[in-house]
Amino acid sequence: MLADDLLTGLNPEQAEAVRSSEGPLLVLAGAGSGKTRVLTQRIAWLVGVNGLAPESLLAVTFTNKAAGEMRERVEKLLGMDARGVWLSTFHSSCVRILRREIEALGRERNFVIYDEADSRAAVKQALARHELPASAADARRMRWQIDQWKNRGQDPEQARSERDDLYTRRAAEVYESYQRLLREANALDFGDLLLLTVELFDRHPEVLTAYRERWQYLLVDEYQDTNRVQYRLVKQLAGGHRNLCVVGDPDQSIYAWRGADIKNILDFERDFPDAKVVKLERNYRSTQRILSASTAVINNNTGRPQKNMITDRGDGEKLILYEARDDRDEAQYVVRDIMEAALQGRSLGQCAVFYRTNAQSRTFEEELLKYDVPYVVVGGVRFYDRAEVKDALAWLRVLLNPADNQALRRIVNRPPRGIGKTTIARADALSDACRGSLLEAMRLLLQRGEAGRAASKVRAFIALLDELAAELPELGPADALARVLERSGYQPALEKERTPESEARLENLRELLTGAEDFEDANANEASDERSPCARFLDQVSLVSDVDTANFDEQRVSLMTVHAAKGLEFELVWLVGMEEGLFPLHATESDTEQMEEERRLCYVGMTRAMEKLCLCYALERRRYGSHSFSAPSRFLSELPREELEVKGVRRAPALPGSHVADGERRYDYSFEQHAEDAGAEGAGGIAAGVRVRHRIYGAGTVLKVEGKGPRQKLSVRFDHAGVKKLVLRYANLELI
DNA sequence: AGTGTACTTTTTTTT
DNA sequence: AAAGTACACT
Repeated sequence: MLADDLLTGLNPEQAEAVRSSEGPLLVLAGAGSGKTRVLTQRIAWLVGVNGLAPESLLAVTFTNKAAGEMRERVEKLLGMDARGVWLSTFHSSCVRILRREIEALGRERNFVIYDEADSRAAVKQALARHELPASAADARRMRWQIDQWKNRGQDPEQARSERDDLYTRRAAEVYESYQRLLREANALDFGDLLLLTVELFDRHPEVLTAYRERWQYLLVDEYQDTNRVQYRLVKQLAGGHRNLCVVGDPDQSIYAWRGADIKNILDFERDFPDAKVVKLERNYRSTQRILSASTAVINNNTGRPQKNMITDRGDGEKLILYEARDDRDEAQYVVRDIMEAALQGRSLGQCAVFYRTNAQSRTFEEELLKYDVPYVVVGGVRFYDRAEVKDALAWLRVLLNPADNQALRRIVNRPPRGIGKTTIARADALSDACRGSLLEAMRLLLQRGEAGRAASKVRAFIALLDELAAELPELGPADALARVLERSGYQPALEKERTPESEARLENLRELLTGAEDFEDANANEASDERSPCARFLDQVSLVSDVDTANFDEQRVSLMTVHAAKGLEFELVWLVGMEEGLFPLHATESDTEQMEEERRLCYVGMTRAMEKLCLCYALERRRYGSHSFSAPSRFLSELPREELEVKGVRRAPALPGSHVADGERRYDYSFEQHAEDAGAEGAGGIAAGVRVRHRIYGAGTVLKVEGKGPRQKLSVRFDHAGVKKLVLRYANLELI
């Protein structure tokens, strides 16, 4: 392989990043700066020019899709050599390490991976054990809290010592019980995968040394989105040789809510004082106008390293700003715009609509359906999260790991086979008492003759499980799934239903089988692993995201959240729902850090566009089933006016009195006229979505306005006091 | 044990 | 507005 070949077509900075193989290297890669290209050429350089064994490289990316793309491109450059490169996500790397080494931590190798739903169910159980309220919302909140702790690398003990108040104490107790439940079920959640790998390396330096020796060169993509635990993992692995290359862009850090710590990238030079820093500031994606506009927005954030992005793609068209009457009007405008573009010869695959929340996709779907415009929704309910798919997989999980209590709960009575909550409750109590798994408890129940009327049903169910478990080792995932669906009566029951829903479910199950077959084909030659094909299939499906599986068809419009859009690019982009309270989301209003993250998110959305960017907002929108009014997003007022063409229902721009204080350079999309309309809904300008302050409960958001006149009532969600119903007349609310 | 109905919650983003 | 949950009823 010739060194020159790998460097042709690269700009000097890119070439520098490819060539600098030894020691710590930070690549600050602005949006559209050819980051993936640099990463892949760098891998090719290390192997092809420096002559390293492909096995000595570890490259970690954020999504499986990114990993797959990179592998494809490396294969083009290196051919078969690329196979040896370990290229995957943090989570799947950790799974692979733990599958080999977890026994050193005194745990079993056939652990299952709990997804969010399993984990929430376990939290619910833990809450119940502490006699705390265990509603769905409580479980959700608690799971989130535990997840935060895990992302920061804190165990229950450390969590407790963090703050001394009642809430923290009890939450830490729940955390502890939750961990015990997981352990009893031989399960790890997403956070554990990372946490236990770090713990493994901490407690067993000889294991760490082995991996350090194996991976002489490390590459980490999207470094701005790593959390504390991932950071520790990277430091552990790079510890000896320090051949660590991280790539990222602080302006695109959008996962702080999930524990990502932007400091990891900002402090890289402090962590590695001898680090070489390469800035990629040439943009190969967007027009000058799109670049200027997005830069103007992101410049409102503080404490970011200066960056001067330039492009040579020409000025391009002005950005469009569309003011819609309501969400329907917004969708209508966008879909017409898309159809017009298609008529002018644009491919629908190059059109994308981005929104802040998944719920917004619906209006667009309806509109697209109306005109028969093909589309694909990326995200939302993931394929592997569909109930029937999870049910089918739960069978495999129980068969492979009989301790998997959450999976057992899922299948025990689906389809209904006469084992109801009384029986489950009995088994539960027994399993608590003798520290065994739920399945063991059920067997015990039978032995002791305590299964009551359900005894024969339980016996039949257990016999079925034993029978399937005996067959399983010989089967691949597709055959195993087919067998399980048939024998369990799951599929026959669905087939009998003959409703549109049941047909859709059957269709999803067929798709699952196809996926399983594809997996078998792709892994046919991988006999290296002594774990069964079914087990490996389960690992894979528990770690895929929707972006990984989405097929971006040439002939379909893509709809997705701005988060899902990261790493993608489209010729034409519509960024919709640009309203205060929605984008930025109102939970973020009071917190500068969160607000800056929203702004980065906006920046990410804008910089996906190559040629045309249209931003939309609606004056009125249906949310939670009721109407709400909101002001245009503050991010819109940060756009340079000269790059914009304004369209929409109320064409006259610039009324005075915006929420933005310095009006000089900024563009004012005032809202006065509509504040009056809102006043008609509720006296004094009170309407759903409005922020108010109460003398006792503090600040909150109006959810619902009921009735008229003096008896008018409000539901208000207070930031710290929960939801309250108030009579407007007596509540003495202050608008904020 | 299983089904139907009323009530509650949801919309922040996800490996 | 829709979906999931809890509870009462059969």
